[in-house]
Amino acid sequence: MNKENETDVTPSNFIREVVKDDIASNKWEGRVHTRFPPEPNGFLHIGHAKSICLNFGLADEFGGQCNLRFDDTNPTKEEDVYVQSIIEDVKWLGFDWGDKIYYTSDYFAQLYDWAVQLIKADVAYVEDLSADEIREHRGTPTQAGKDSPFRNRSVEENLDLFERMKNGEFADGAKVLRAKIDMASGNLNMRDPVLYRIIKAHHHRTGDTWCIYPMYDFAHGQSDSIETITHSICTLEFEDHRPLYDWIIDTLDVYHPQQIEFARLNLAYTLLSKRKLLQLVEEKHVAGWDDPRMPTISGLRRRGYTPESIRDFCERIGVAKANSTVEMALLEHCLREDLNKRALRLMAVLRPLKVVLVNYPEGQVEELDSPNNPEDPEAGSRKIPFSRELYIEQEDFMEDAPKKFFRLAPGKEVRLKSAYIIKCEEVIKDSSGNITELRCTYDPDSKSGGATAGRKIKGTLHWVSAQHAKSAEVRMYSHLFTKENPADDKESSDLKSALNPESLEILKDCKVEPALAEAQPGDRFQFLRMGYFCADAKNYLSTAPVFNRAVTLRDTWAKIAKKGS
RNA sequence: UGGGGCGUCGUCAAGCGGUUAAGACACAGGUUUUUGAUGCCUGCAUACGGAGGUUCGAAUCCUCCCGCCCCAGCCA
Repeated sequence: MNKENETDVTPSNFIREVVKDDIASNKWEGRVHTRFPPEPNGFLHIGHAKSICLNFGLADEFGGQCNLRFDDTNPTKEEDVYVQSIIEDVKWLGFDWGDKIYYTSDYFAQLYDWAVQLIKADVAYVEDLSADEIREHRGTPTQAGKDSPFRNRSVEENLDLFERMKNGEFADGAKVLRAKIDMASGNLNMRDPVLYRIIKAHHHRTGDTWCIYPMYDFAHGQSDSIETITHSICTLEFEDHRPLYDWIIDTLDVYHPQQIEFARLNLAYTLLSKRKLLQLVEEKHVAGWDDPRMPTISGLRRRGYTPESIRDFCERIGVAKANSTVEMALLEHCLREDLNKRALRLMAVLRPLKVVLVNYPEGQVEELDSPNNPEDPEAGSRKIPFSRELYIEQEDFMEDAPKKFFRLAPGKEVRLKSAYIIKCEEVIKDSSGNITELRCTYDPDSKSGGATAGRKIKGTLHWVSAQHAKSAEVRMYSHLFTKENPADDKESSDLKSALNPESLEILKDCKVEPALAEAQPGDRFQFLRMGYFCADAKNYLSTAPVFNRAVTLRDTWAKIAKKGS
């Protein structure tokens, strides 16, 4: 590859190539029209974000349009709370669907008419067999199925029966409408698939208007057709449904979108299945769909993820047809990279250890200047109070420190960020030998920013003035599961066994600098040397601040320490 | 013994008959640093599931084999 071509660094993917080719060949008169079609039966997760970024991204990139469409064909599982959460999440991710939201339920009348059309063409029939009997007749992957005894009802009888189904004359499950295709097909989806079933349930939008509802397979392709979608992008498991959609659309002789399948996202150490996430919520293994440990959009948002970082992640993972599992490290990297540029640095001591500066005047308070973000000069600086009694992090002191530990230890010196160099003179312990306090001296000549501050000290610690500090609760999150692929556990429904008992550690007595009591819920910060944190959107109060750890900082010392032990 | 897919570095993933087989994350080393952070530099697939074949030339084409995933909901 030569220099001129190196400017094109955006990784492409096969779907983008298809779209480009179609534009070049004028296949759709240059149009690009995609759609994101979630079922409102749960909250969106990072896997949906991949699809959202793909569909909306393609439309944006090629000047097209992407519809947000709710695939609401099953009233027993769908709820309005889910549609609201989905709308919020897609919007938060930064995408725009124009002024109209689409619903498959808006097409129920048209879908019904199309079913009638198929009956009239003698390629659909009303089935009286029970669900079990239908299954028995279906055969197996290696054995052809058997025709239903009701397969050859007359068009007139089918028309009559189907209308009576619609009118509510039959009980749930008593009859279904089936397509008449091929009971011997190698593709199970073509063995006379069910098109309509009777469900006398309240629909979140159509209420009690209908007592028959189209199956997904009889709604999805036509919905795309109605909306003149050009590229119907979906996941791999629908690949063998494509012949059925093609059959329906061609039999109906309507606009025929092009379906393209890609591999859904898998993320290590978590689950990306709405069914299983619902189970986590219902069994109370997490605090809700938006628990910061959840891989849901709302969980990630509450955890402190930015829309930008999620979009970046979706761009980086690529789009292909090979099943794969992406490492959590990539997602975390995307967040760190984003927040490194924008998050204000503040100091928070999570596990406080008191330090008394014996040679610092009692009652004296200095206002020291500290940069808000070394990556962004525009962010300016702030004043932080310094006094005789401070808190430092417990893990920043070791009584018997190894040579490579360049933090505080008896007789050793360390720099306090934006303040002075201090030296540990004495370790105070309680009767059971726990370290309760450190007596230190400070070097008045080492004041940060001063003329004589140049003395080099290997370690720099974050700290907070005891009398000025605010107390806060900090929730330390890590991955929800101990297994890289918790779904591997065959059909065993006990997600419990794979759960990480340490996915949440609550720190109640953290000491944070005063400015952190004036945050807004949802604000994100870097707690110097500790990681990126987010003021909890639900529980944060300035009188009782609560922060969530979004992601740790890279920690080279932790690696060294681990190697050494 | 059915149908549909997929196999390129630890993890993703470009590659579309002629490339020293991109890039990112991870990892390792060095360097800057009042965050052991960030930044910067360096290293990291003689090799593309395997075996044959076509070709002057194959990760890319053909054949066979192996492995993995999906499909038997009146779920989507």
